[in-house]
This record gives sequence, C-alpha cells and structure tokens, in this order.
Amino acid sequence: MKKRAAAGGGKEAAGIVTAVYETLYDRFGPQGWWPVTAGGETEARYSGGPVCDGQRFEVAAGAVLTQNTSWANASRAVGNLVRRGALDPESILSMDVRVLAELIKPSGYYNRKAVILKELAACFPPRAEITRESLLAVSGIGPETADSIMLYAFGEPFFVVDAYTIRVFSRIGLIVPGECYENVRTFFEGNLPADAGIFQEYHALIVKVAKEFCRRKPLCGGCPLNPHCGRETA
DNA sequence: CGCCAGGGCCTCA
DNA sequence: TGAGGCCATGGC
Repeated sequence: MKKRAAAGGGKEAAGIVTAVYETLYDRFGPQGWWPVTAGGETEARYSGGPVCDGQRFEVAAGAVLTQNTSWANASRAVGNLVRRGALDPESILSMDVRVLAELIKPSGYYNRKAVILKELAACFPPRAEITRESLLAVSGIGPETADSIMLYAFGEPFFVVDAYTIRVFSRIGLIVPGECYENVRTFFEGNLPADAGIFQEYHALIVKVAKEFCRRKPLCGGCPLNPHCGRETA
C-alpha cells in the first residue's frame, strides 16, 4: 500500500489547501517571484506565466545559485554575471570554470555551483526542450531546483516543495513530517487547480509566512494561519 | 561567537 | 536506507 502524503486525507484536503492559499494571499498579497534583472537592476516580476525566452536561463541559474543560500547572496552572484554580460548559456559554457566560480562566489558553494551552471547551460541550446527529467539528470539539480525552474522559468505547473513547505504544513497537520518529496508535491498538485500562477504565488507565500511566523521557533501570535492550524498557539 | 539561508550529493554503517 | 558530512558566503 502506498504511503499517503495527506494526514487528513480525502476531500477536505483540497478545501484546506485552497483556504490556506487564500488566507495567505489576503494577508500578504502577491510576492512577485521570480525577481529578474532588467537593465542591470533586479526587479520583481509578478507571477502568471513563463518569463520571456531571454530570461529563462537567468531564472534557472538563479534557482541553482540560491540553493541553501539567501536570495540576497544569490542575487549578488546573478548581478556579477549580468554586469559581465555573461548570464547566458553560451557565455557560461565558454568561460573558464575558475573564472565563473569567482564571479558567483557570494552565493556560497561556488566551486560546486560553477560546475552545475556549466552543466545546466548545456541543457539550453537554442530551441532545446527542457523537461523536469532533463533537469534532474544534471548532477546538483534535485527535485526542488528542477521544479523551481519548471515553474518559474517555464510556467509549467509543478509545485515547489521546500523545507518551509514541510514545516508549515506538518504543523497544520496536512503533511507527515518525514514524507518524501514526490508525495508532498503530488499532494499539492492534486489538491489545487493546475495553474502555474497559483503555484508560483503559493510557494512564495509559504516562504513569506515561514520567515515571519512559522519559524523553527514558531511565533504563533498574529500568524494568519492560526484558523487552519492544528498546533497549539503559544 | 553561533545560527541560518529560496539543497543536493556522497559515504558509510 | 538513514543519518551524517560536505560544500561556503554573508546577515544578523
């Protein structure tokens, strides 16, 4: 028998998942993920579909650079590449890997990420078809990064699951804490309309509420999710 | 000073 | 197969 992602299971799950989204959206509004550069400055892009062709690789590279790293640090690395005019597959592929590593140093893990970026760039020849599987075939791109790229760069409805998602929804009581990535992802995808705009916004809103309230040491006072949460409020 | 950030891979029992 | 180690910078 297959393990289930939903502790509460069944029909109510979809209602709760949707209600949590609406509560978060009402409280925090649109989050503007994924930020992309425009004329050298980083600007928020409001969700709703695929970014333009030229920005897809930038979003994909950003997804790698922000692995286990604050967006502030990842953004510095993105900025270094943009200022150099090097944030495109051809430039990344032709660059010495040590030079690339130096440019992305602020993002941390820079030696590893430089290799990942080169392998990622090789997935992006003109008119290449990028799939979740082709991204997962890159060593250093796991399920969360692959789904981030599919969702934010290509506008495909893959739900991005991260540590915040597990924390928030296990406290609510909808997720089993030890559940595997794929089960959690399909739980959300099965309980929401397959709408990339909603997936984009939902993931960003989960990050928002986890940083402000649902921290490792939770600050339950004033948390907008209290009406949905099975946890005792402090 | 320690802890954490928009993870993922490898090793070893 | 599960836990633990490793990669590494910058903010607080």
